[in-house]
Amino acid sequence: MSAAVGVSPPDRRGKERTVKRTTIGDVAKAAGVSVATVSRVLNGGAVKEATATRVWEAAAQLDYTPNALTKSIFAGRSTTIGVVIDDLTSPFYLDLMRGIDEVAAKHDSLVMFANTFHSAEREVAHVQTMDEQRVRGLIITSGESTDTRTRRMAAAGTPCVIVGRSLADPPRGLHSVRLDNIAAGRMMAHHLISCGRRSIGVISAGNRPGQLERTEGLRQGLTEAGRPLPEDAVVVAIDNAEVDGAVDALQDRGTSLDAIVCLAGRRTVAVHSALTARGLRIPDDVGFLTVDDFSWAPALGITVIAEPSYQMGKRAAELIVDDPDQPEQLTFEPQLIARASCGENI
Amino acid sequence: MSAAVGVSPPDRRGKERTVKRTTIGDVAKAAGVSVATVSRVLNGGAVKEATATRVWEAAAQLDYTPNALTKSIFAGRSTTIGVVIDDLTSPFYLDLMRGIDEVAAKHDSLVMFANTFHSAEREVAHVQTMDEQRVRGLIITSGESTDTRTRRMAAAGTPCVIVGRSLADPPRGLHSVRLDNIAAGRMMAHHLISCGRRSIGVISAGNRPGQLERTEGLRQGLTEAGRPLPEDAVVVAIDNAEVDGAVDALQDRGTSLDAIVCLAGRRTVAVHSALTARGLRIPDDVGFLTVDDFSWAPALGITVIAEPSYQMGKRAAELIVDDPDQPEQLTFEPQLIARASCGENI
DNA sequence: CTGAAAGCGCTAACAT
DNA sequence: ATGTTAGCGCTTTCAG
Repeated sequence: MSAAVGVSPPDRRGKERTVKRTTIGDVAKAAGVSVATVSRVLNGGAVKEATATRVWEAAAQLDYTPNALTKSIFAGRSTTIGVVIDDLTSPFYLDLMRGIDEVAAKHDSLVMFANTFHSAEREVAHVQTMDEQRVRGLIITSGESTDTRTRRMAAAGTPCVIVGRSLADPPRGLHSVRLDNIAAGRMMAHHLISCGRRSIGVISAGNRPGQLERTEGLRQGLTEAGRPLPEDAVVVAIDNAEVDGAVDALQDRGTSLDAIVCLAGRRTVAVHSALTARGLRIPDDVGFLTVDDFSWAPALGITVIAEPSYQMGKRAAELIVDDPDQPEQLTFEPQLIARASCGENI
Repeated sequence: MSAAVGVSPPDRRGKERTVKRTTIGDVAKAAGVSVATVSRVLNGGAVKEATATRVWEAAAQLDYTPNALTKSIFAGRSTTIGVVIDDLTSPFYLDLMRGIDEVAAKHDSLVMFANTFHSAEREVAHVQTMDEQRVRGLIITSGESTDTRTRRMAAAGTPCVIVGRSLADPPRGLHSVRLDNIAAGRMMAHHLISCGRRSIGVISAGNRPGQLERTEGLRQGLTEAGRPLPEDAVVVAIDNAEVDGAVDALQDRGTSLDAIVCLAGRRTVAVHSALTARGLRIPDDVGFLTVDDFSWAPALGITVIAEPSYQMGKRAAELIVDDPDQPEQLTFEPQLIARASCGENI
């Protein structure tokens, strides 16, 4: 009680009106015990029943809400899981998030979220911020722009999970979760062939590893079926605005297409509408096959190669929570959900 | 330097291998200055050029990453914006999130996210956790289960924004953002009538204020057009699984329907598929009108009453960041996007 | 079983 | 311009 007698702190923030929150000290004073005791009852230490009751009552009385921030500084890190995603618009990410959120909730942690909108710059900035927030772990669906940073984070004790690609020689604490994209590509090839489609046009979302692998798998499958994919049958659409031009490019090649494959879930709508805008009927005029299941696919009869995104999110979050000693590279198997858009199996 | 000489801290956590992160103190030592100086150069205080350079170099050298947690305990709260949502599956929430995220990013804050899956219990728990995290502000799309808590939070200096309903007598720091649901309902009525639809069936997602208001608006509009809505023409589907039964109930009423109105975006898919599953063609056999625009609506020709969800998210986040002195109750206007699903305007 | 006191990493007076 | 020294709210020895 000798400290700061009568010294009213000079209102240390003009407009910031940071209302003074009740602290463990306030509760201690009200209950007539020391802060140590309050801390003990709050965390389930050995305290006499009667004292504990007094403390709980004081806490309730004063509307005490513990400060998780301070706890975390003590623990060295927070309990929050960081998620950096490049575009939450994609159906894939929504389900991924659901999986992550579920695991987080089960471990009463929260999810801290940031969207990069495909900007490498924002990606780096967000990862940095997450690190500054001392997240318990980081899940990121990114390119390589942050590889050195995630390696450092992993080394510093923040487990990281890269979604969508595998890692060469991952250190401890750096995991990955991805689809078996080669298998997905081969699956596509197989289905198209079995539906009698022979001349395929492919729309890829870019040159990220996943897209490349899917193309490769498609190539393999088609080649094995005696229908190798011509170089110019694969066109890239970096964003939805480019899809229309991509479809034009495919059509301008001379050969008439009997199927269009879309390699990225976040391009499905655009590709589909480019097709219908040209008066092409699916599957009569052209077959349509895409990746990632979505809620309207049944209604539209669109056949997809589904990615178990919810499971992937769950496992990614579990990797964070469990933090296994060995780096894990998890691969998930795609699943064909055949509907009408590629025509009948023959 | 007199403290803890030779006292190696007894490895205070067995398996928790919390690698010791480099602190401001480490940097100070390496640069041969005091922690205060390091803090200054990091935050842009007045420091001699040469010293600053040494500090930056030391920081880079040691791979120093500031601890935002500690900063926050000082500031009294973190810079993170908390978002508690009841179901991120809905297209509405996705866009809301985008808006929030954008504003957050602009103010280099992060978004902390939690999903309640419509459980009041989880809602309370999540709001509590957000409060413990000392979020800068809270955006919540909830029912009333947390009203006393948000009021307390607002009083304690954490601005809260309730999405989806207005508040009676809000205190300082408690804002709301919502659609003009009455207008939305009237808009629906008006459009249906102008398309020659006379016998309307309505599917509501429950008795949340928004749904009730939309129903009320619809009633008003229909009554004014001389076509009052019978009591039993409104049925409730608490979740997607109940939609099928709800449609049955509507059909079993005797009167044949010429339009179905869906009052919640998160039921659109289910209602639509219930309709098509019954062989009903839209709009020939039955008109279909729903709420919230979504990416596949153009392809499906579904007419919607669009909610400016992205804008609403943006404004909600801005309310948090700006924290105006007066509580704000923001109302947004719905917009009709007419496509084919209600038939031709006559 | 409980209290005093030493920090956690950082900022902000207050000195120099 | 820079260092010293209190804390922020909480946990955790270490003594009673």
